[in-house]
Formats: sequence, C-alpha cells, structure tokens
Amino acid sequence: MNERTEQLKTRLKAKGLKITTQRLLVLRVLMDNAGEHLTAEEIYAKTCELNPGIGLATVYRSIQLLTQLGLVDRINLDDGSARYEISDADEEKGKHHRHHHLICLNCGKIIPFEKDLLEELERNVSETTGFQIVDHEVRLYGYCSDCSKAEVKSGLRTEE
Amino acid sequence: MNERTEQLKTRLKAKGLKITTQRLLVLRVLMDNAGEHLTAEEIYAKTCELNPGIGLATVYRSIQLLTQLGLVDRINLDDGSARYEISDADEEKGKHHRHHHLICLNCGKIIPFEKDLLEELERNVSETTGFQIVDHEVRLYGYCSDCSKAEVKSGLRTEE
DNA sequence: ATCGCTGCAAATGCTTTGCAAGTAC
DNA sequence: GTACTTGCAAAGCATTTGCAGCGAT
Repeated sequence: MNERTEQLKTRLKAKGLKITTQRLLVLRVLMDNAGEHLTAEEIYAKTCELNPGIGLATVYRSIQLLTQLGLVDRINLDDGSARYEISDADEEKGKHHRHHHLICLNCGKIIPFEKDLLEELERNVSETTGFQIVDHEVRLYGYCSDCSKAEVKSGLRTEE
Repeated sequence: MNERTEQLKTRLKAKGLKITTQRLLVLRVLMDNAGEHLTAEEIYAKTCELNPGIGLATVYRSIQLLTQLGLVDRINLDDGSARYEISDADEEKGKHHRHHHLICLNCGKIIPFEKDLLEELERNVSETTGFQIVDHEVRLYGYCSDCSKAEVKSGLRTEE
C-alpha cells in the first residue's frame, strides 16, 4: 500500500472521518499526476474515468479535505480556477517545503522549480516585523524559452 | 495635476480610449488608499462616496483597464475576491518592481514589505530554464505578532 | 444502528457581458 | 456625429451547500 494512502487513512481515522472510495480515488489521481497542476474539473474528469459515479461536489469536498490534511497543495495562478497538486513534504508541523512556479505569460505553461533561497528572506522579514512565517509561495512570470522568440508585444499585457 | 493621473490620460489617448470621470475616480481612490489592498467592492463603495452614480460594473471595467495599463497591480490572496493597489513603479518596459505580502493566517491581516532578494533567484532560474522573467510575486504566510500569542492550534489549518 | 458521506440540484459570490442611452472628442 | 462608455440587469463560472438516501464502522 502506498505511503500517502496510509497517511490519508491514518489522518482520517484520527479525526473520526471515514475512509471512502471517493477520497482514496481523488488522492490517487493527484498522485498519478504528480507534477501536473490540475483544476478541480480536471481531477473530476480523471476520477470519472476510474469511477463514473462520482460527483463534482464530492471531488471539491475531497480536495478541500486533502488540502486541510496537508496531503495536497492548492495553488492559484489567477487563471479562473484553483489548481491542486500532491504535496512535496508531509511534515506534520512546521514549514511546508513546497516548490514554486514559473508561469509563461504567453502560452500559460506552468513550470515548477525547486529552490529554497527564501530562508534568508524569511529570517530577515521575521526579525523586522515580528511575523512568524510558516509557509510561502513564489510565482515568477515571464516568457518560456519557446515563447521568448515570438515576443508578443503590445501596450496591454497579453490577455489571459 | 497628479503624475499618475497624467500617465493615465496619456496612455488612454495613445490607445484611442476616452478620459472619463469614472476612470479618473477609480484611479484617485486607489491613489488615496495606497498601501491598502482593496477589493472591487471596497473600491466601489469609496467611489460611491465621491460619485454616487457610478456602477459596480464600471468599477470592474476601470480596474481592469488600469491594471492592463500598468498603473494598478492585482493581487489574489485566495480570500474570495481579488484585491487591487496602486502600482509601485511605472517602467513602461522591463520588470515591475512590486512589493510583496505577509498574510496572517489567523486574522487575515496583510502587511506589505519591500525587498528585492529575488534578483539572484531569478538569474539562477533564468539560466537553468531559459525562462525570461519579467515579474514576480511572493507571499509569505504566517502569524502576525498580535496573533502569535493566541497560537491557534488544530489539526486543520485555520479556516479562512 | 449510528453518524458521516455522497450525489444531485440549487444556491452563492465574484466578475463579466449585452444592450440602450449617455458622453468625450 | 461617431465611437467609446456607462449603468443596469442578466449571465457566467467556479465553488459551496441543503438534503434525502447511502455507506463505513
């Protein structure tokens, strides 16, 4: 049995919640698509392939639960719908070690990158403001290597 | 006449768009509330105080226009509605020099901070991936000094 | 047998859009 | 006068919720 699946079961039991086919299924889809950034609708479509009876509302509820349990990260790229991906780490307490995202302003491609050059920044900010930092999210916007050539230029930013 | 107002007028003319009371008003509200992070609804309320006739849809349209013209930044803190603030810099081309945000997970307070420790990160990522970076956004989540004491602890993250 | 969970449909909340009248140029 | 804009109301989307029946423990 998968490690994350075990974690899900343990955490559900710990809260008196039930282990259902739907919850396991949503977790599986997210695991099978690690590295992707799926919308709720996309997750729903993939769960339907495996279990046609599932409802969209249940997918939403499961995603929300998995996120709260720390097994899934939600990211919002301002493209109209939230996206979800399996969480990198699973420390129960302390800092999430999530990765960050490069977003192409032209083609919408999302490229994840792993880097933790923020420790210094966080320490600095923490000292200055008294803020206790537990998580962070970084997004870099630009043009991917494919689109750099095309150089879409206009007074307005490229419509999203 | 204000510098930003002049910029707005210039940029509108350059595009064959019209200089209207409503557009100037929305810009003024954002300027008068620099440092705040207003939702469209909040901007609407403030414009109504100055010009009761204005419509919410027009506020949305104006905000969108101002954002496209680079005079306003949109930020999304995942609290249900987008927020807007007057842009820091106004370079026509090149990199936006926007500031970043500390978000309190307990009280929802948003504290802006100015720091540009990302240059190094961006250079690094750019070399590695061939991505041409033009903008970035950083959000740090944690507990503000006021809330650090309260230490809301539960298995689930604090509901937003 | 409980109490939680699901699926459906309806509801919600933010944002956008269609349209006729109004306004800047 | 000609577009572009506005205000209103209606529409659009993503997401949430109410509820009756279903399912896990």
